[in-house]
Amino acid sequence: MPDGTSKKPSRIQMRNRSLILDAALDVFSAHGYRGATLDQIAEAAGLSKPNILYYFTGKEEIHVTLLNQLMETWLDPLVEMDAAGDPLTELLDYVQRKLDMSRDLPRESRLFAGEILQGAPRMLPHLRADLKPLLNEKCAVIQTWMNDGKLAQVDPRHLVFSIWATTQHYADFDTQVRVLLDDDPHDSAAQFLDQMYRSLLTP
Amino acid sequence: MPDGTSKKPSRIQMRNRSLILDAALDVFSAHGYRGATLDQIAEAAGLSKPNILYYFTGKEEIHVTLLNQLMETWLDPLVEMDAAGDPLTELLDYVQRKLDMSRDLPRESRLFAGEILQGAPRMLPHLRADLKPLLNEKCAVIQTWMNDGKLAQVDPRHLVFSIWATTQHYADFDTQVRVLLDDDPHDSAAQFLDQMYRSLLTP
DNA sequence: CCACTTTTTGACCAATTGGTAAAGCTACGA
DNA sequence: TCGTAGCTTTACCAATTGGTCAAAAAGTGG
Repeated sequence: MPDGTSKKPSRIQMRNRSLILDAALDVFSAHGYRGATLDQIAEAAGLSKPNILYYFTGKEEIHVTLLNQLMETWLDPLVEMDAAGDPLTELLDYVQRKLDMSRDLPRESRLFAGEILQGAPRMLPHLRADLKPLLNEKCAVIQTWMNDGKLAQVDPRHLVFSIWATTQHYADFDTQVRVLLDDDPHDSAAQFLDQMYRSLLTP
Repeated sequence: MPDGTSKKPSRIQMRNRSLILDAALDVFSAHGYRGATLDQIAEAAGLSKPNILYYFTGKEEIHVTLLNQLMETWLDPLVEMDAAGDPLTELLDYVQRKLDMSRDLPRESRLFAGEILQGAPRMLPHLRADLKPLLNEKCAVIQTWMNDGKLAQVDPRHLVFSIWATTQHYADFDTQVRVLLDDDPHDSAAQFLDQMYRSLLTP
């Protein structure tokens, strides 16, 4: 077993751990935690099941590792929103970054959605410790912008919720969107969302 | 086994079938299809597992039955949108009806979300047969409204997607919303969404 | 009260699944 | 070349889970 306390993971450890995590992201995002099996993950990774359990102590640790890695990526677009920038531009850019993430990282979006949908059994601490303070900070910034008359007055929290909802929708409900739309939704969605938030936020 | 071809389901059949479906809705919406077990459903329904299988041929049939029942309820708010009514009022009322559904039927919302999230393995036919034509019809109505200058010009499909996303978000991501918000979100969400779609759609 | 149908249950199964143990293989430095 | 630490596999469990079956129990009409 690779010693968690030792300093340097070998090259083969790095490769196999990332093979496993990538395969697990496929499987967990497609079938949910309970719906995913170690055999599926093993096959997708091109490794045997016991070999998987040589690198991770169990199914749960794989899932938790994915969730932990995800949290960083997930918060990043919001972190980038700059209090010193132009308010409307900052918010519209944030919307576009989130929409791009739905296109580029749909597995991550669905993994996150599935976790929250089931009550966030393994993510609640992260939500409280990481997401909540960040949201509070950014909502305060948005509120300042509104008080300065740079943006129309709306509830900053519901504004952010709506941005999350509308952008992640294109990853999480991709199956439905594809049934209902004939062409690729990304460009038309980008245009629609820009129009919607521009009309809402322009003072 | 209750004969599916016979004419009249007995009183006790009606009662137990609905007990089972209600319990199954709890369990499936909380844990997903694969995460739910017949034992959980049986316990929640207050019946034994073999007794459950006396009324339904298997786990899948219970799930499919729930999904079929759900489709009606789900489309209803959109069906009610009246081409003869006042355009802005009709759309804003639709938003409120969907938001009310998220508050009143969160289990149904999560069941639907979970099914779509996993690629809609049992719902794709319904989406194509029921949802798609209805959406096309209603989008045509909205387009007419816009052409008549009653509404601002936006992409009707993405408009509807955004309504679904923002309203269902309060049911599907309830756990997250509750962590981030201290008071009940419903009234403030209703106000925010009214403001957002009013500013977007007012010509 | 009795025959007959519907409902319920306890005992049981086969398949799946997360996980283990120990032997075998491989890379690599001395 | 050899020894050793790291990596991989084969064979195997024990628990869970969807589902079956025959018999018991409860309704029900006459």
